[in-house]
Amino acid sequence: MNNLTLKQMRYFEAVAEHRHFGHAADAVGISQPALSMQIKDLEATLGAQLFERASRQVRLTRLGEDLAPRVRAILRSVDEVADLARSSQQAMSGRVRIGVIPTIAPYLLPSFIGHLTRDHPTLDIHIRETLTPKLITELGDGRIDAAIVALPVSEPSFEEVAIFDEDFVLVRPDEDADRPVPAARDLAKMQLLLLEEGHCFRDQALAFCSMRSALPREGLDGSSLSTLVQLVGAGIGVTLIPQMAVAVETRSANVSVARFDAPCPKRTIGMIWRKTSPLADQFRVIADSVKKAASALP
Amino acid sequence: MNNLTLKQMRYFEAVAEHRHFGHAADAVGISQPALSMQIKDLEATLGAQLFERASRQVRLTRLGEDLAPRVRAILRSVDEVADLARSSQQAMSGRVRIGVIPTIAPYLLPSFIGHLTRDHPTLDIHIRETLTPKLITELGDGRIDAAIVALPVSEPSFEEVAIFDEDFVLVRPDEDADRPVPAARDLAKMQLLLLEEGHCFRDQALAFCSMRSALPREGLDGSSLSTLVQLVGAGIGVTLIPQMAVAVETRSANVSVARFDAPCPKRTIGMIWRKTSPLADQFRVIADSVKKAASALP
DNA sequence: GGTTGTTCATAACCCTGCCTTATCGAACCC
DNA sequence: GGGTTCGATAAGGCAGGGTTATGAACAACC
Repeated sequence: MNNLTLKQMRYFEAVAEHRHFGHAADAVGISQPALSMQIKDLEATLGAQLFERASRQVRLTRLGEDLAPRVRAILRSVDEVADLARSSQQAMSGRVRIGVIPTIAPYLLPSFIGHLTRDHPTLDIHIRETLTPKLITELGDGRIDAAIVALPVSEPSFEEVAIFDEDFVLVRPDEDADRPVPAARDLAKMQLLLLEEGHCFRDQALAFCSMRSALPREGLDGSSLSTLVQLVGAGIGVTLIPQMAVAVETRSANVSVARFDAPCPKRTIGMIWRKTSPLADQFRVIADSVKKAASALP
Repeated sequence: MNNLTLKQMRYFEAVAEHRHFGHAADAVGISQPALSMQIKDLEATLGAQLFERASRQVRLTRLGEDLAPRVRAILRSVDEVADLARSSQQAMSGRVRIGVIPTIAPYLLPSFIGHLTRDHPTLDIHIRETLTPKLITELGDGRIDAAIVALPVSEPSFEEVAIFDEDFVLVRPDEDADRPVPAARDLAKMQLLLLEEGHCFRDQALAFCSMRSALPREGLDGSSLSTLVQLVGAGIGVTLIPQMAVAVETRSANVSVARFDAPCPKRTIGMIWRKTSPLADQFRVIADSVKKAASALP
């Protein structure tokens, strides 16, 4: 029979993901019969079924299940070959997909994207904003090319470079402005408002207060720094936010911002990418650009 | 431009190895112009040259040098996929997940697993022991591949094959051994001990006594046949068990076993799997093996 | 329970793309 | 300078892969 083709593998990946021939066909941009035929050919060349077509349900066979990760790996490798070729040809051009955590994105992105597209007009930047664990998964899967997160990540397959440190500041209701700044351990006794479970900034704030985990307090976890600051403004408690968020978030709330004495809490923001990524050089340039954008912020 | 293809990569690999278009073309079994065209297309899609065509010498560019190992790795991975598919498709090998009901598993499995793994050492059998309704759900969801249960199941999406019939026998306290065997309808008046709600064997025993359902009798439902026999031994009542369980369960209890006159109660044990399952052939072989194992039991 | 809808497979057709052979052109060799 | 080598180019034919239309099986719904 015929040989395997990348086309067939791409189609296979799509069907494996969607478990539905019609949707998979849409996803890869061909008609459903064309996709069905390719899958059929693929199964014929392999000499075994990959999918079990039940009524209204497409299921991977055991072989399909075994093959899926290998096929994905192959396709990612092929993408990398294309990336490598492109980057070798002309630095700082082409599509680059960058993930950013939510406690960084709103404050850093506007100026950073501006700088970068001005300096490198051929660069096509796609931004994905979500929590660190998801970014790490997507980076590993090749669905994004790099990510801007809090270090360390400590994945052996990723390269990580620090970009800048950012201090945490205390946000209190306006009327507390003249009170002394509490020590770290005193924060634990106050009504400290935190982001929802899953945000790395939540864990970083807790670490500063030397708390292993927060007691569950119904309704007092915010889904964004903006929410937290609004709650503080309403007198519900106090919170920590990164320095970078101060200008944007405290503009229109009745809150006062106070810096901590040494040791000032902080975190390191950096960039990560797959060690095998051929775009590494570009990422170093981008990281540098991010650093400039960050230091230009108020 | 066009997409990368495995064909192009194979040609690239050949040229990289031979450093000669004509020889490479012979090696991959096409004409030299065809190969030249494919390489040209490949370079066009990558946007960079891979070879330096000097006079009487083909040399890899820097990029070609970088790409060669990646391309080789990809081609090897693809070969592995094909090999994996081929080897997996040899019958009676690989992982097979089989569900078995609790009133069968302890008696049948030891010898059946032994037979099967001896005859098919590459077969990797996973057993799941639980009640019929759960097995049916898991089979439908693809969490198991087949199940050994009492027939009929009558799910239109499942194939079912009978394996063997097994008679039910009466278990009484030792001192009743000489009494006549009661008729089916008399059992209803005796203290008949049953398995807990949910076991199909409970319903089958009730059906034999022409009872639609048992009155709830606190504390008199057993969680296993073993428990029921122990209760009988303690003089609490009588019970029914499948023939197959006699040897194991009545060995060390003060009970006597009696067979019923015709019509002897019995049930049909069989195997079920999704009609769409590509493993159907394997299941028929396995069912046959189960049948042999069952007839070899005392 | 007939009808409608969903979903994958099949059919018929068409076009693009790949391979073939023939030939060219440049570089090297004598 | 003629012959040789070797990759590029040209022209034509076949087929692989795409399209739309339709079929078949089955679930779901008045």
